Amino acid sequence: MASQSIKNIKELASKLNISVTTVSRVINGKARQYRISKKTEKTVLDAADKYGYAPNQFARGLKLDKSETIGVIVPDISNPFFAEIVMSIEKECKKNGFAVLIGNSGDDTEQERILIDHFKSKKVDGVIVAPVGITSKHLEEVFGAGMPMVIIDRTFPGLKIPTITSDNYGGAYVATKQLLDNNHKKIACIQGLNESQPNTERIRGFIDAMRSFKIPEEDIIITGGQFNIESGYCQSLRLLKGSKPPTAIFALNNLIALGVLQAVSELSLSIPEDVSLISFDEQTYSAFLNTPMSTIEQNKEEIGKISVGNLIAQIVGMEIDIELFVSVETKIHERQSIKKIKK
Amino acid sequence: MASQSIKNIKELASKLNISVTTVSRVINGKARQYRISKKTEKTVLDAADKYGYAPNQFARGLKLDKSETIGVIVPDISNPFFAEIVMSIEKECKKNGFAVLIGNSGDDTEQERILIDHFKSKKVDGVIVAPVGITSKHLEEVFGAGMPMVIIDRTFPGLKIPTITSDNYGGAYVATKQLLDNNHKKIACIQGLNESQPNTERIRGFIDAMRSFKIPEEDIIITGGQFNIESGYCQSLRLLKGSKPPTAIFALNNLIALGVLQAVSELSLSIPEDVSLISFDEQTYSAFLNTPMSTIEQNKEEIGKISVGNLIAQIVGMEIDIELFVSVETKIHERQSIKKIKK
DNA sequence: ATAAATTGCTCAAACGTTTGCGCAATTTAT
DNA sequence: ATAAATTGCGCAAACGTTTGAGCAATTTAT
Repeated sequence: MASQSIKNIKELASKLNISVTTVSRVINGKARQYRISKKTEKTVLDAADKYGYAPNQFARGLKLDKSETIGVIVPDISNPFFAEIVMSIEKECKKNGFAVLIGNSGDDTEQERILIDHFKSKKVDGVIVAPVGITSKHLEEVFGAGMPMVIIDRTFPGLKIPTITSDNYGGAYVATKQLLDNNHKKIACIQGLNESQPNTERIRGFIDAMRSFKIPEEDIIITGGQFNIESGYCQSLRLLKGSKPPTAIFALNNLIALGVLQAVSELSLSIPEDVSLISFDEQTYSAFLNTPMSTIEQNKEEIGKISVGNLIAQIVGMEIDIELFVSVETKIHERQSIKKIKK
Repeated sequence: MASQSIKNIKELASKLNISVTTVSRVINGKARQYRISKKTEKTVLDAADKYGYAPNQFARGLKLDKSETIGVIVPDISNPFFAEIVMSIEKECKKNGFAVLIGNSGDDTEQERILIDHFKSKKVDGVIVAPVGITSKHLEEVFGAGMPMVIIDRTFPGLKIPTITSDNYGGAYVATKQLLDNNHKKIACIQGLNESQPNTERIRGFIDAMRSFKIPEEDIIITGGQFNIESGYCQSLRLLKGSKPPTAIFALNNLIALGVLQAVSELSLSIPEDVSLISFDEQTYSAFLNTPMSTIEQNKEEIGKISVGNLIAQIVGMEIDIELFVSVETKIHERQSIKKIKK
């Protein structure tokens, strides 16, 4: 409850009969460094508190050329996957005194570019981006020009910007193995966007697991092409109504899994009696479905945490220990959506 | 692809042999107002584009005392309900050239206060807050001191800050009526945080609907006390295992509904045969549950849109047409989770 | 007693904009 | 031909900080 708010350092200084310089130094915790007496220091600190003085960040930023703010760009914050990552990023930033500006790219590379420009003019100290589209040129340009940057969720071939993704290969391998261990031999994988790196990696994990179990190539079924409900629904319908339906489905993300559920329900089939299911992406509701669903969880908190750590390291210029690529472990949740087939 | 980036207006001006003043005026679209010739204007605009010049927002903010940035505070961005509102806010802000800073209060009034202070020092032009806790004093102080502000999701008695909430009363009334119309006579309402205004309003809608159908007071069951899964789960268990279980449950938010689902499944009951269910909060998965769930949807996009509109009106000082309280209609989704009871 | 070192503080420039005021040059009115 | 109005632009102050350089007063060393 500031008795009477003061608007700038000059007012505060003159009220105390102390120079602006000294006040500034105390406020910035440089009293020791500049040999300000304990007494003066206390006077300033008390007054600053009493009058609720806080430095004008415009002036400060102008002088220091930094904002203590980072920008985050995701395709869609309303997707719980990204929302949780953003949550974690914000939490971590708060700890380090950084604010976070947010932007939705809406799966549009042009928006991504515009947002970065906007962030640049806002003088963010760095950006974290979950990129969309097929090219990373615009990102490399900005990074190359000196903007601290971290990429999350997916990467691009040959990218030289620090990147944090889930271990998509490993997660998919484990999921597939889970099905195989239950003696499923004919498994359909419903994939998402073909060219995207997470998809590619997950497919690779799926195929490798299948082959390691000596499943004949014709029983390694891969279908679909979009990370959304419709695609999951249509593909499931097609698969399950076919002459030789798979005994299990591996959905490559949460939305696809919802589509599978819809199709299964519509065909009056049940899980896991008629068809088994495992899905990438754990969600709050996964455990509460009529048949609790087995999933591969991505460690969103960890992804956020590591990316902020890495970004801040770049910002403060610790060249040391910035890893170019880090892969975050996934975790399997075994529930009741997988039927154990007798040998 | 700026051939060679230029770092400030002075460099650009001297490169063109034009004064800084003129360049500034052109960049800010004040060429007409200050009688800059079309020719000079074009020269400047072309060069700005060519060299990728964008004004330093610190200097600009310092001079103009505004940031074209707003702050948003929600209890938890990882909650899809808030995530979607934030999504809408960001979209609307982008249209108006505003950036958005985000903060999580994590259901802690103190965090709320800290975030607002932080935002203030970052010189945001206004804030939108989904408040937590029981008091709004700190918000009223800041608003009273001149900070443009909009409250969303819930309000406080006698609050004089513009507020946007869903029509919680109406939504609850409609939900309850839906059950009553299907001849349910014994309905349990599992509520969330007792003191919070959305909860109070929903309860009021529930009770009013029940009374208008002449349901005896002893069959108007209200239980629970937290907006989370556990509470929904425990209350459902208690209700359904009781001697005279209700024929229907009204869950006051999505998490409570998940708890109900869990309890129902655990007791090997089914929806709607054994118990009917309707829930506040539509979610992507609502339609994909084994029994697609009837819900009351809150119009998150509209809430975001209106709040930004209102906030910007405050920022630019249009005293006119800022409504102090707006209530956004909800929408019922009728699905298969309600059994029609024969008369 | 004097020189050197230390302590405690201040001066003033700089960061990159925006804008009120003013001044030539040109055009229009008389 | 002269006065008045208009056009096109620039000067310089101001916004609120931070910080290198410097200076007087005090303390310590000789």
